[in-house]
Amino acid sequence: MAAIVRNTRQRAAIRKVLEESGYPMLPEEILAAAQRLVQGLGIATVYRNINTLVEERWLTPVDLPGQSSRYELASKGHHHHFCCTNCGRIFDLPGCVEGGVRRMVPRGFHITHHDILLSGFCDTCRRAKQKSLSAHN
Amino acid sequence: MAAIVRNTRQRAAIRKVLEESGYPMLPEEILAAAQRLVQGLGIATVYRNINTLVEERWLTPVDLPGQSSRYELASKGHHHHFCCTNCGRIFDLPGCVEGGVRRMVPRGFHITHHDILLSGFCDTCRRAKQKSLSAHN
DNA sequence: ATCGTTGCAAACTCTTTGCAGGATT
DNA sequence: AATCCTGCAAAGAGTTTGCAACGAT
Repeated sequence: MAAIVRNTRQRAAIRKVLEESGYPMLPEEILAAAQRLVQGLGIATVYRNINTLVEERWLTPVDLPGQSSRYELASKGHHHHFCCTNCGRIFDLPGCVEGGVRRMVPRGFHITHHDILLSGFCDTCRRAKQKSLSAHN
Repeated sequence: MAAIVRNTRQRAAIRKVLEESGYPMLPEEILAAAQRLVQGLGIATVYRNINTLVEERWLTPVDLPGQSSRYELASKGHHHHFCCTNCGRIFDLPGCVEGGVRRMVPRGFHITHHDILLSGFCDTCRRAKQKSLSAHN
C-alpha cells in the first residue's frame, strides 16, 4: 500500500511555489524559489517531492528537446506549449488539434496521448525583431 | 572557419549504421551497431561524431519525454513520430497538421517550428491486447 | 513512540573534455 | 609533415540513493 504522506514545511513550500508559478518550472527554479520559504532546503528534497507529486498526478512533466523536465500543475488539464526561441519563455496554448492528429497515424494504430510543442517568436520578441530590422535598413 | 572533416573508419561506420537504421537511434545503439564494423570504437567518438553530424545538418535529434536524444537522417525531411507505449518502437508518420497548429497560437506569435509526438498502441500491439482481453473474458 | 521526511554526501548515468598516440590528407 | 581524429580516463551536469538525525502524527 502507498505510505501515508506527511505535510512537511518543505513539501508545502514546493507546492506553493508551483501553484503560484505561471510557467512550467525546472527543479533548480523550484529549489531557488522554495528556499526563500524554507531556508536550508536541499535539491534532493525537491527531486523527491517532484517525483512523489508526479506519481500522485498533482504535477505533470513538461519536456522541451534537449533540456531537463519542467513541471506544472496537473490541474491545468490538457493543453500544449509555445516556446519562444528568443526569450525562452514558455506559454500555455488554449486550443488543440485533437481531430487532426487522428488522421496522422496508419490504419490500426491507436492514439492514447499526444504532445505538441510549438516554437518561434512570441509577440514581444517578434515586435522587437521587426524594430531592429527596420532600424538597420 | 570550419575545420576540414576527415573520413575516418569510425565516422564512416557511424554514418552507415544511421543510414541503414529504420528508426531514430540512441547513442548507445549507434555504438553497439558501429562496433560491429569498427572494433574498439569508443562512446566518446560516437558522441563527438553525432554532434558534428547534427551541426552539419546531416542528423536531426528526436526527443522523447524523459529520455536521451535519438538521431535520424536529416534527409528524411519534415515528419513526426508515433511511439508505441507497449513495444517501445518508434514509427515515422507521413502526414502533418501544419495548418492546424497555426490556429493554436495567440495573435502576434510567429511559429517557426513545431514538434508533434503521438503515442499509444501500434497495430501489432493493439491486436495483441485485444486478443489477450478476449482470452480472459 | 513511530516511521515518513530531510539534508548531506556519495553514487549513478549520461555527456563532454584533456591528452597523448594514431590516422588521414 | 601537418593536423584532425581516436580511445582512454577524468571531469561535469543532472538525478537518485543510503544514512543518521529530525519532525509530523
